[in-house]
Amino acid sequence: MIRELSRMTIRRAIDEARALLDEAISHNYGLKDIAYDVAEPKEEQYGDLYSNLAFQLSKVLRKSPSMIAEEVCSICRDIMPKYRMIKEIEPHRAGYINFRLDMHELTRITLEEVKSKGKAYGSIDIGKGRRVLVEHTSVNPNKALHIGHVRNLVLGDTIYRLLRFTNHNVIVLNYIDDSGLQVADIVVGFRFLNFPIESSKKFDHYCGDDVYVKVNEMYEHDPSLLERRREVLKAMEDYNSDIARFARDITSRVLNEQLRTCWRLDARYDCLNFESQIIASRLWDRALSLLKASDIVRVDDDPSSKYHGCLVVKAGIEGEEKVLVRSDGTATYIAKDIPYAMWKLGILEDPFKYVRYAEQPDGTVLWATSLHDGGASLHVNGADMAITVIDVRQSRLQNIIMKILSMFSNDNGRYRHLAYEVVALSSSTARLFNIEIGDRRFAHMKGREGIYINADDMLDRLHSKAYEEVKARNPEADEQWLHRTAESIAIAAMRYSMLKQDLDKIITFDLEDALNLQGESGQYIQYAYARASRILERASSLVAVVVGGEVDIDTSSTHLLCREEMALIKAIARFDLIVEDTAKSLSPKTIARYCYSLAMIFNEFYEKIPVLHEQDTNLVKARLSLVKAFTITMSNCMSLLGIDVLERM
RNA sequence: GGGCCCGUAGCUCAGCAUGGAUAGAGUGCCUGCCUUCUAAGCAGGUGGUCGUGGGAUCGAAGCCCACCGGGCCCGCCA
Repeated sequence: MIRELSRMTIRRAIDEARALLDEAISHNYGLKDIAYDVAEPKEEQYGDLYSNLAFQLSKVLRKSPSMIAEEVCSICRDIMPKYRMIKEIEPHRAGYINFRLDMHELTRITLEEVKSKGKAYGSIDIGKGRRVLVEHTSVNPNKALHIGHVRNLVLGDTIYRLLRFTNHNVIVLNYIDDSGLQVADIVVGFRFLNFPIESSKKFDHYCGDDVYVKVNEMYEHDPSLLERRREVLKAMEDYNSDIARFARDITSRVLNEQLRTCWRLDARYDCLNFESQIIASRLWDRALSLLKASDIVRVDDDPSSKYHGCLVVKAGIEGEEKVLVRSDGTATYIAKDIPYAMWKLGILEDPFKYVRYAEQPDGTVLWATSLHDGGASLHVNGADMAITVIDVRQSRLQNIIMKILSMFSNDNGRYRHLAYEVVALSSSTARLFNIEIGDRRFAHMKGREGIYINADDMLDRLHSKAYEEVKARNPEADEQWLHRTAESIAIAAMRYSMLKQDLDKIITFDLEDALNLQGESGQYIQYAYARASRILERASSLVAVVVGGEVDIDTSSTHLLCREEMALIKAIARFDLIVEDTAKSLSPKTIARYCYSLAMIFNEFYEKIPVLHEQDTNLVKARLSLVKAFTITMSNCMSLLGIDVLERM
């Protein structure tokens, strides 16, 4: 899809302001290529845009910023008329140059842009169609997702939505470690400790909450069980062994339950990559021969070295080495990640065929790798960029992988680790698990000890809370609608709480806080949208202002000059700048917080400005146009966050 | 011991990349606002030596250095 850069927004005004300033300083001081900013000020008293140009010039011109600001402004006033969007320019004694925009013009071009682009409003062509692989979720298939995994999934899925919106060709992968230690743990439970296979619980919950936790407890009392685990792990390496088949059977049952949770959270994937198949495909052997041909790995032949007989890689940090192949010839954990990463970037040829694994709720097919000849040949790997979403504790290993890949790919930075901090429990929530944490502010979750909040459980709690609230407001509504709405609210609450925070901050999860449906949250965003929808819905019956039953944007509706109206127009008009910023920084909180602020600005408008109760019919039409433009922008933004729009709640 | 990250209001966090105007939200607590488009809302009040000290700068929450407090990583585990 070809999209042109969306320009008819506040971006246009910024461009004009820059052109005006450039012309002025070139004309008056003969200066070019001065670095300065034009942006929106944080307070409205300083106008619609400001520039720090005078501060930057003061170093060059050796004059005070406020003097320069005055000079620049007076020159600008002479050449201003040809810049249509700039209405006033004014120096501030602090040294800023402040602009007032022609709000009629900004309103007109913004409404035109929203109307003509519709669902694509805010989309800009950053990706130029480049292929990007995004890997996220990748939960060991021996347990259910907890809220920590949810942060991973929500971040990855939002990155996917954002990149797709900015014209990247995105493929989403979910890596299934079906041959690792954690799977071996539950196999030990089933095969040697007589845990029943069937349970009344959801199977992933049963494996994680009961089998996995209890087996780990038993290791402490009976260390000989660790020997059993080693045997299981070894047996699973043989793809056709009885244990390997059994493990695949168990893990696929867990995986299917996990996927239900993922889909419930509105995530989707293009392909499942099974670790057992990466090993069985002999991708590792090919990676190994590539590595051996380079000089970053070597076999340690010093008998006095602790790594004697191992294949080691220089890990980047001075003197630090990492074992890839043990002296007994087996590959380590990190070694398994290298061929996979090489496969992603197309450094290794694709050994896989692909089979349809499932049809997903959004109607797309979920594929899975296959080693059988019967599968389809698809173009999955070989991307321009590969983004791997894994928490920050894996940074060191991810850096090693990146360093190794840079040896085989001339274009650095194609492999990107999207690191994020973990989710921890607040002190009061930790107390619910009887954890003593003294005066510390949070406690880490621990899978093996059963200390975590399951994603499904949390969503269920949010669902019931939301159900009560929706039911109270819509006593006559039918059950199906009530539950559907409550579910949307639960997902919105969950997703927003995982997105709003900076990637490198631990999320301190507090159960009580999470269930409080007030303030900065997903449902606040949905509520603003629902309020706007109700205005449009009621308007459609007002024949005097709406023709054809549906509100349309009237781009001549430019007489909106109340403070709350202008604030809303400007908020709508800055959407594409936020999209660009977020896509470039891969930091979803930026767009999440924008969405919240857009909702907040609408709520202020809603409280103070009558739309349907306004007497002046022209004003009603104009405000309806604005409300309509808001719902389109909001809907586009919410869909990037994976938050459902609700017409009523 | 080495590396990475965090420290801003009682609590949870924006702002820091690219220094600049009176440091902002949410929550908590207090006070108002539903005969008017949904009060899951809005308005107001309360609340901050921006961890500490130094440095460069006309100017620092932001940049540099040191220190203090907290978290994570550093295995022939995964």
